[in-house]
Formats: sequence, C-alpha cells, structure tokens
Amino acid sequence: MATLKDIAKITGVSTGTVSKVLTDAPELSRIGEETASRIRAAAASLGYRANRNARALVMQTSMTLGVYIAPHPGGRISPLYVSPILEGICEAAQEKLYDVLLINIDTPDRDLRRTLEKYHSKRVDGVILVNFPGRMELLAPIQAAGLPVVGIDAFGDLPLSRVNLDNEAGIRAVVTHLHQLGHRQLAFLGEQGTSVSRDHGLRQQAFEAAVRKLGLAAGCQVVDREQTGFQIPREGAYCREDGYRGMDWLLAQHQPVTALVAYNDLVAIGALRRLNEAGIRVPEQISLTGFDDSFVSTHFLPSLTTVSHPVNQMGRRAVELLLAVLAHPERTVAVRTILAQPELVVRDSTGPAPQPLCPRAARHRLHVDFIQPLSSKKRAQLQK
Amino acid sequence: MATLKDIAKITGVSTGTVSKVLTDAPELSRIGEETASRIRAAAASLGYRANRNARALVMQTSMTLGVYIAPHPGGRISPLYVSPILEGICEAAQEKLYDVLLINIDTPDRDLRRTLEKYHSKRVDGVILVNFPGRMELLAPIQAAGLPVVGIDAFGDLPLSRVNLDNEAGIRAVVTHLHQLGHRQLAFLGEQGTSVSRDHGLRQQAFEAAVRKLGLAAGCQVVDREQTGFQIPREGAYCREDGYRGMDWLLAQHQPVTALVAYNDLVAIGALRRLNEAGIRVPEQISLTGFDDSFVSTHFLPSLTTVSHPVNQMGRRAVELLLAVLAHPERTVAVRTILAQPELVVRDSTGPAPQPLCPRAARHRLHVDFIQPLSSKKRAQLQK
DNA sequence: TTCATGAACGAAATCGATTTTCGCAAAACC
DNA sequence: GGTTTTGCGAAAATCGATTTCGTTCATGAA
Repeated sequence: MATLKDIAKITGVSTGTVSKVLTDAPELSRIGEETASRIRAAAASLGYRANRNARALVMQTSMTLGVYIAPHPGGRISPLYVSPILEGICEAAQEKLYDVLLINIDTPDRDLRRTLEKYHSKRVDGVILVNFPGRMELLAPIQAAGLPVVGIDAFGDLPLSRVNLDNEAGIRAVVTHLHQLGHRQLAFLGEQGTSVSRDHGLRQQAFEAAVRKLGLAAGCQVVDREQTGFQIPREGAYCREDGYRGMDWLLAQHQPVTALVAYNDLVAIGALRRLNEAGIRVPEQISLTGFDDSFVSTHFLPSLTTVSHPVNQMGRRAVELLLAVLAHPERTVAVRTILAQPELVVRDSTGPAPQPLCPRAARHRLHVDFIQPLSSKKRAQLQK
Repeated sequence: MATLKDIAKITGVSTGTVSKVLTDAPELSRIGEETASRIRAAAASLGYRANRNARALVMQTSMTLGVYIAPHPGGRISPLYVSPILEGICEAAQEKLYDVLLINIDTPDRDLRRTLEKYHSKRVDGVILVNFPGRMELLAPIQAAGLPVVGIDAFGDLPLSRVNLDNEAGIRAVVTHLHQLGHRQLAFLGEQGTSVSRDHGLRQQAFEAAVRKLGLAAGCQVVDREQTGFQIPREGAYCREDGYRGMDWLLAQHQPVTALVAYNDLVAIGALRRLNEAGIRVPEQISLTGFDDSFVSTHFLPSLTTVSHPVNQMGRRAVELLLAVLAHPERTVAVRTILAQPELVVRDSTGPAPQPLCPRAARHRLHVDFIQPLSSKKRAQLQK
C-alpha cells in the first residue's frame, strides 16, 4: 500500500513536501506548481490514500464518532427506531467529514463498559449514547477520560447533553385532538410499570396532566400492565400483546370510553385487533391513537392517527450538539437538553365522538358482536 | 490522556517494558512479577487505554471491519432488514475482537466510491457490502487496493465471496406447502420488473420452476407491475401498494386462484387489505403467503405464513467468511457463495384448498361483498 | 559587490505504540 | 576463579503521517 515515502521517492522530493501538497496546506510553505502537479500525478497513479491512523496519531483527532445503542429494557430494541437514528447520525456526521464507529448494537448491558473503553481506546472524538440507561457509574469513566458525550432519548438525571423526544407535548397534542373531536371519556392504554421504561412514565403522566387540565379527569382512566396482570411477553418492548390484553381488560370493565390513547403504535395495533374481534368499529364507535408514527401505523385498517417521533432528525441534532462541544476545546459548554418536537399525524383511526348515550347504551356499544362492512364512502377513498 | 511514557516514568521503567506487560506478551522477554504488577497498578490508576491508532500503525492491522449498506434500488432500504444484519455483524465481529466501522447507510449510490476510499484510508482489514449492486467498476478499486471484501445479498456475477439468501429454496418450500394443502391454482404476486430487483427475478423464476415441476403450470400465473401498469410509489421497495394493486388486477381477471404467493410480506399485506375489502376470507377462501418473516408478518389477522430470512445469521456468516479470508495472508482463498437457507414459517394465512367448484362458482367466490365475522374457534385460539 | 528578501523545498522532531537487539547483572557450571 | 547461562529490562528502530525550522538559491536594491 502506497505511502508518502513512496511518492517522495518517485518524485524525488521529501515526504514533508508531498504531505503539504496532498493536504493542500499552502499556508505552511509555498510549493512550486510544477512540483505540486508532479506529486499529485504520482499519488493518483499509485492510488495513494493517506493512512488515517497515522494522521490521527499526529493530529490528535480521529475524526470519528462512536455510537452506542443500548438495548431496550425488557426486550429487543425496535429496528424501526434504530435504523433511522443511525441514518440521521451517519448523514450528519458525513457532512461534517466525521466517520461513525459502531461497536455495539442492542447487546447486553454488561457490554456497555467494554464498549466505552473501546471507544476511548480508539480515541474517538465523541460518543453518542442512544437509549442510555440513566446510570452514573457507566457514564463517569468516559467523562473522566475527557470524551464528550451526548445522549439520544437518554434517561435519568445525569450531567449529559441530550436530544430527547418531548413526550409530554406529543401526548398533549393527542389529547387535545381528541378533545376537539368531542371526546370526553378517554383511556390511556399503557405498557408496563413505570419502573421499566421512563418514556412510559412520562407519557402516562402527561396523559393524566392533560386530562386534568381539560377537566376530564373524572371520565378518564389508565390501563397498564399492573392492572391487567399480564407478564412481559417474549417480544418484549413491542407490546402489541399489551394492547390486546389491555383492551380486553377494558372491555370487561364496561366503561363508557369513547377514545383510547395508546402508549405507542404497537399497543394501539394490539388494541385494534381486540376491537376488531369484538366487532367494534374504529373510528365510528371508538377513536384510537398511537405514538411514534412507526412503520406499522399505515399498515392497518384504519390507519392510525399517531404522533411522529422525528427520529432521523434527532440523530442529526445529536451530531450537531456533539460537534458544538468539540468546537470548544476548553470543554466549558453547558449541559443542554434539546426536546425534539413530535407532530400530530391525523389519519383514519380518530373521528368525532359518538353521540352521547345513556350508560346502558354505552355499555351495549362496547359489545356489538359482528364486524361491520366498510362504508361505501370509505371504500371509495381507499380505492384512489 | 495517559500514554505508555507516562506509566514508564511513574514506575521508573522503559516504555518497552510497559508495553510487554500490558499486552501480556511473555514470549518477548521475561518481566519480573514484581515489576509487572507495579506497572499494571500504575496503568489502572491512570485509566490507561492503549491508543489503537498507534497500535494499528505499527501492527499493520486496525482490527476494524467496514460495513457499507447500499440503498435499495427505487427506494429506502427496509429497516427490518438493516437492523438485524447490523446486529449479526456487530456481534460476530465483537466475538473476534474486531470493531465495526459504519460510514454510510442507505445514501445515494454516488457515495459508494467515496465511502470505499474512506475505508481504504482508515485501513480497515476488510469490508462487508450489504445489498451491493453488481457493478464491477465500484468493486475493482477496493480489490485492487488489496482489501478483502465479502457481500451480503450481493447482486451480479462479480468475483466476490458472498452470503446470499437461497430465494429458490424459499419459494420452493412455499409452493410445496401450498401443493400439499391441495392448492392447484396459484398466482405469484410480484413487485416490479426483474430489471430493478434481482431478488424479485429469482423468486419469480423459482415460482415458475416450482409450479412447472409440480405440473401446475397451466393453472398458475404471475402478476407484476408490468401487468398492472402501476408506477413505483414513493415508499419504494416496501411495495405494500404493489400487493394491493396486484390483487385488484387479479380480482378483475376472474381467475379461479386458490392460493397467492407474494414476493414478500409487504406485498402480501397489501393483497390482504384488498382481499378484506372484497370480503374474501383468508385462509378459508384463499391462501396467502409472504416472504422474509419480517416484523409485520405477525401483526395482521390472519398472521402470515411466510419464509424466514435469517438475516442476523447472514451477518454473522459474512463476518466469518471475511475473517477466513483475513486468516490467509496470501489472499489465495477461492471465491465462495454461501446460500443461507430460509425456513418455512406456517401461520394462519394458509389452509386447505377450498373444495373444487365449477368456474362460475369460483368466479362468484371472488366477489363475496361483505366481511365475515371470525369463527368462534379462531377467536378462542386468539384469546389464549 | 553585497546584503536583504522571498520562494521552494529538505531535515528532523513528533504522535504512541510494538518489537528487536543488546547490555548488564547475578547465578550456575566446570 | 573464569566462563557461560539466564533473567530483566533499557535503547532504539519502526509504522505513516504532520509541522516546525532551516537551508539553498535566485532576485532586486543599495
């Protein structure tokens, strides 16, 4: 593999001269145009590529960013989440001429320490932690090593700049949307105890707050795993099963609910399946919302009204945040939290609240036992 | 950041001695146990991590693998495909103490050349090309640089070792399964012209071959985009829309088909939606199969009978293949193609062929115009 | 002619490791 | 006692770049 020395030998100049020409650094010392073009020609003909390891050594910067994607507590992390984040990070890094070093993705927790040591060892310029569990003892060693770190959807109260989704705003948008459609009795379909997923806790609290603010608290309720007594399924955090069981439990309660706010799209899908089985039409009889605007949200009938999780953007923002820290060699940049703003995506699973009924009728409404054919208007719309 | 020299100064020995102790290389020259432990203690207290760039320089190996994920022709590559492949690669690489350098993911084609130059520049030990378009002019420069390369689902007839899915075997398994269920009139629901996706061509040809072998050729047909005249939708390769349109077209043909073999899960999902709209029950009236066993295949009612694409395994195998090449410094390893074996996953969308009907009745069967409620047996099964 | 000036380039130090070579003790052997 | 062996560890070369500091030579001005 060609080196500076090879080119120097061929062209009869010193390696220093070759370096100056090839890195295009005229401020160091002028090189004659004739010599320069001779050197460039030789480099091209040898297929020369500067050894970035050697360069990193002397430049004291590897122009590389490390990315660690932590596993989701209680299951595999969603590919629908990982992939666009990685894309966003790669694109943004590339624009700034940085590379991305990916050592681990979704492996057991104990690997985190080893991974971060490896990043340290490779002298990456900074690290992005995705889905980082809020554990100071894992963060401390990297920060002690002087490695700038930013998080994406990082949990906990750590001294860590981060780009997190604004869960509260998302839930607020959903609840307001439903309220405007005339819904007064909502239920939150949750996933699991707040101890496991911080996102869940935030969304559930946001639901309670929003509902309280609109004066609907009395008619609303929260359904989560603690109530249905359902164990964590093998598929873990995807939790379609949660939605199914939660819906099942809710139906058994005979509550006059007209709209369901699901923790995420998959919970909504699970609930939708149970509603289909029960012959309850969405959105005519009940409205249903998801969260994340994931891949699956348009795959069902009806398509889900949901909240977009701008996950690609968050990857980009994280890179920008990290690079901003790198630009200040004194490392005095304050800890910042960027809240990525979700956006309400209205599709077909929400509609006007059904006309108020007496409690008996409402109870009956949850027990229609056959699936209605689609309305002809609906079908026409789908055809086009 | 601590260096060998720092440790040497503290412990009063030379850097060479420190290196020998820390790399645990007793064959070079014996170091006294007392000195060794003193050195190790100093290294630990300084939080020393060897600079891998410096090591790469002298060792002439970076212990790093480059991964390039090419965009899918005509659209974004599926996250359901990328994510598990990356996981497989990362896990396998990690076991062998290699790191993974990811520079690009799903970016325009023109970046491939620049990306590969970057890998060359970083002196990665080998490169894995995922979904690599079969273009020699892109491959030649890397191979000329002496970089070992392996492909995953690589196209074309290049001198490139690869791990590809055995599409033929998958389709054969599906067709055989349907044949055993008594189906005699099958249709292949395709995606697009064979010019765009090589996978599609392989699967379609495999379908035709399998059907011919079973003597069913007369009753079977292929539906693809060329027939329905449908343009590539924005969502590109996902092609749920293709399935919908293909099904629509097929219904209009009034063919007595009892089973549908879809190009992939998403095409199957699209077809399923159209069948639902038409009030045709799956699998009672018609059987339907997908391909890839992707995330979505269990999200629908009925869940899809499909073929698993062992994508995580393929990532692992690719790493092993690459490492096998690296183990032979003479680089005389022959080009190998590993065909990853798909596995038939039978779920609820396939069932026994309906009793033969006269052509008129068969035609009528495709035009039931309401959605049937689920059978009670089915519901009971879902409850548990 | 001499001296300052500047253009063009070379020499050498440096980054942080690994590894070979070699020196110097103390111990072992005859 | 002299010589060899052995155990330990220092010194120095090396990997492939970047960068500082000179050096050489030509040119123009005094």
